[in-house]
Amino acid sequence: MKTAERLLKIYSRLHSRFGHQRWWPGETDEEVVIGAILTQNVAWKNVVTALARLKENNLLSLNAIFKTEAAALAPLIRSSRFFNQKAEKLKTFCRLLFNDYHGSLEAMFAQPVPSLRKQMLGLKGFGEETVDSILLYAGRKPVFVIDAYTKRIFSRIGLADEDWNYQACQRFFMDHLPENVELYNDYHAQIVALGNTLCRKKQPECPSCPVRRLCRFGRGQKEV
DNA sequence: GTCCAGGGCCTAC
DNA sequence: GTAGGCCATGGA
Repeated sequence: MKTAERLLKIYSRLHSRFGHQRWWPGETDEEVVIGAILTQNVAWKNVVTALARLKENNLLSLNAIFKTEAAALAPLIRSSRFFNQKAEKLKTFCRLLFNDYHGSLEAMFAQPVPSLRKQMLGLKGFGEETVDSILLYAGRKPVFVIDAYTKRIFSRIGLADEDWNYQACQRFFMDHLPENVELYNDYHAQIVALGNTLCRKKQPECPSCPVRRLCRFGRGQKEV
């Protein structure tokens, strides 16, 4: 089976198992951006609490955050961990948005993806995963998001290499999948859904690991 | 009490 | 160039 075919088959299995994920969880593109920053290295559950507290205080918008001091935001997003840093990151994004794009996400996302991506990566606190999540889920740009689960799962089934850096891994998916925002959207969401069910045991032969049943398409039938 | 989530930056070698 | 510390909550 060709790599492209395998990737689509894996997606199909995940989709059957978990159902369409309808990502990103959030009512507006602004919420997506805020959530993408708050979810860095923390379980989504903690982010939900932080988003609710921002909403209670009428601060769940980029305009409101732009006008609010980081010190006032931090206590509200406490549950998302690293709250001081994340309050600064929210402010950093808003400064770019309001200084360069008059506060309009639409204007921002009208920029060519490569230059916008580069600009966002230049912001302190914005690495590739966060920037690509914003581009895909808020900007609806065809950019495949790579996270720790993606590398772990696809290297364990022998399709990817554990040593690949972010860009190599992203290249792999984008070279073998059709360029399709909806597919990129739900594929990453499915990987996270699967990752959330993985047992924490290190043994690759752990019989309770669902990947055994879901991803049997790696080279040499190497199961996880 | 311990472990670890939908990262990224900085510093020391 | 890269390993390791830092940031510092909340649920299982």
